[in-house]
Amino acid sequence: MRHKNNEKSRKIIAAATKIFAKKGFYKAKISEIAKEAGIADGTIYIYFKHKDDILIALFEEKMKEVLGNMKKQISLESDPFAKIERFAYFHLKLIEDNKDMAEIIQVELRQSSKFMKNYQNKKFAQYLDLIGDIIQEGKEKGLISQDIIPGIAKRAFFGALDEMSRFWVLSKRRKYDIETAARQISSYFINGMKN
Amino acid sequence: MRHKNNEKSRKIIAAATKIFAKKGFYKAKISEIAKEAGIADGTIYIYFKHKDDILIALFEEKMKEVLGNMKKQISLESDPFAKIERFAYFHLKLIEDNKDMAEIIQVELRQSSKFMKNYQNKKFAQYLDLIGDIIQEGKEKGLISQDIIPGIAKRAFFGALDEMSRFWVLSKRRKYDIETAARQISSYFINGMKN
Amino acid sequence: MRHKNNEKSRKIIAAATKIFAKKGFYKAKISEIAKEAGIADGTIYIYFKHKDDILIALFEEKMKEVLGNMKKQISLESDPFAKIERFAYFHLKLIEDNKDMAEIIQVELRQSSKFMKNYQNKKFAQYLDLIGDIIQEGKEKGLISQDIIPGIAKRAFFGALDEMSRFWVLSKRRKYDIETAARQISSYFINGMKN
Amino acid sequence: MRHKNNEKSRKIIAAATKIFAKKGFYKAKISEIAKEAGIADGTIYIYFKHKDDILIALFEEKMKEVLGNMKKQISLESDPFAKIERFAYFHLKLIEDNKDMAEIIQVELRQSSKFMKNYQNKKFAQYLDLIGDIIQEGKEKGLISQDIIPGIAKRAFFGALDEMSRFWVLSKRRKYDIETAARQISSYFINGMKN
DNA sequence: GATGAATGAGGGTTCATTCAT
DNA sequence: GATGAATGAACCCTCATTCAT
Repeated sequence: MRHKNNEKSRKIIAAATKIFAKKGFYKAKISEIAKEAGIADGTIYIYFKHKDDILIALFEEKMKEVLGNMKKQISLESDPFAKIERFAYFHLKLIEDNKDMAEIIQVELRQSSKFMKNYQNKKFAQYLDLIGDIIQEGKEKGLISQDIIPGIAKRAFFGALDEMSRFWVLSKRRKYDIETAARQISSYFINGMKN
Repeated sequence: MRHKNNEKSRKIIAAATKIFAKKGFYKAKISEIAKEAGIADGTIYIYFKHKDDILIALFEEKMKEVLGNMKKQISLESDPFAKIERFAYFHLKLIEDNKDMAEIIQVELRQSSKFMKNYQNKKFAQYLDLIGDIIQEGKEKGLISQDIIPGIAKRAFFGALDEMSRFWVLSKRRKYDIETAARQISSYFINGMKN
Repeated sequence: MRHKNNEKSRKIIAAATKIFAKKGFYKAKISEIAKEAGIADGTIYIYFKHKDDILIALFEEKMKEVLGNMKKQISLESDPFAKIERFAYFHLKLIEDNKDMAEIIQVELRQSSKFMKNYQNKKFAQYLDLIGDIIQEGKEKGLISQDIIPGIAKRAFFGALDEMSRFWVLSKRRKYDIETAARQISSYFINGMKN
Repeated sequence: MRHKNNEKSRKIIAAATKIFAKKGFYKAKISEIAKEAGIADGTIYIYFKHKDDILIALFEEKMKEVLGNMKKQISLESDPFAKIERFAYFHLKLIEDNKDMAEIIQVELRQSSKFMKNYQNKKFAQYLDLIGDIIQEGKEKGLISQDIIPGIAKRAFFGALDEMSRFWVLSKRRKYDIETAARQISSYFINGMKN
């Protein structure tokens, strides 16, 4: 469905990000998104076959960007523990800098399994694997205990950060600063998984 | 709105739990819930003013039960670390035993801020505080480092468990058993927060 | 349908009069009428088969009373012109004293032909005929011109009074007093039909 | 709400006129009106926000037309009494030629104060004032007695004509011809108000 | 007779999607 | 490709009426 004219496609996704974040997927109207994007309702259907597809494309695009950025950040450190701390900080920073996107991922990602039966959220799996790989590396380097199961630990760590950011997204004010929260949360896991 | 006849009220909530879990709130039809409950569509409106109210009541009821159970479980242990491990185990057990409820809380709770503007999820806050109180107790007993911020740690711990159970709820098969996951996750936090 | 227990029947009609006047027939709910009457919803259906029947019974009862009163008033005068003036005065007085009833007759009587296919409004015809008979008497006594067609004049006179009272019923304040309006309107007709 | 496409707007009003007249406002279904207009249900909501709005627009449009026609007719006469007679004739003629519209105004206008709380029926007031102005003119020219109160007389005259036409609209056959009725009714008022 | 919880048909309204221009 | 008026299926909710107690 995606045509060559990526500019308009991106404009639609940008508008949808704003509207989905404000109203939620189900309450967001195509006409609102079109208006926000400065185009006609029908034009959206030239670029996306269904309303669902906008959300999927939105995920893909945002996650691709997020994934790329995080990979770059992690590669700047060589120590697995430093990588974990950096991951925590940039994950929370990302949320801070992209409230709308964050809110959608927080809220609508959960629903994805419902209305997008066949949508395999590969990008999200890859994001989780960034953490899994760090842990694996830590185990291989003897820094992390062999008892640690990366498949559990990566989810636990992501969940910890995610819940923290959910709290921030939904409450309007931020109680703890990003550095503090990142350091706290990464310290639980670093100390908790240490050999 | 709730009448004396709690039996029917509970029957509706039970039906709604099943349908909301299967379809999600927005795709769930009142007529389906009514059919599942074995009553007429209109009967639902004797007990609930709006579709939204069913979800709110559902939250309240489930959370009340969950909260009560968890309080009891925690009180069976005196050591804060044992409490944490027990919390982890029973939280995951709860999810396992109440897949439908879990899925709704996982998925729809996120949306609550969207369609229930004025719904303050007090019960959830209390649930989080169960963890916060254990951590506080641990700090007071000198078992947990003074550096630990309970407001962050309680969310991190809940988030870790929550993401784990989300994984289980959405994927149909369970990769790790409950005991293992509970022990892993609680160990990260126990070791991570230890003095 | 009407049972012996006229007391309850009248209580229902009294309540319906109030509610129909306030909301109109279609927006009035049976449950509201029942509440106003201090009885259960279902009880109404012991006395009336349908919602429509309450309105019909209401008409019948009110019109019977109105008809009786007006007959008595007219009989107090012997001069046709005096009868006309008295009719005008008491018609307007009646409206004044029975705002609710008046509003229903004003508003709902018009709709009667729609939802009460088989309801022949005999009492209203008799009320009109009170005027018609006076005019006929006036013609016979040589007071009223032979050109006057009672079938037209009775409706014109009733309509004149009716429009005046409609104005009063719908606007909350009364601009002209009853005596003035009655004297004005009857004078148009008396002078207008005079031989 | 009203778009540029007045053609469709008028088509909807025409269909609504027919359906409202046949069934009454409350029993008329949007789907029926849409079918009668040869459009989809939803299309109606492009032009009118609510069912009520169709009725309001219908009034406005019809009254505007009626008002314009009557103004023209009256201006053709210079003598106030001739104006009154012409008013009577054309009012009744109008009813005759627009049975559906008449029935709606007769029946539904009465309900207007109920469901259109804030709708001020200005056009109707202007219509009444056409009569009021004639009477005022008659008084100024010394043709009509100074005792006559235009505010009462205009309503009485309109009411007389209105009741007559109501009779015609509701009974299917016409007992008296228009000319006769118009001449009778106007003569009551002309002779009745004469100086 | 009285109750009021339960019923379920019915209808106004929304909005994703289409398609003629 | 872009438009936006038109479509019509879908669904929440109301409320007159019923009937077991």
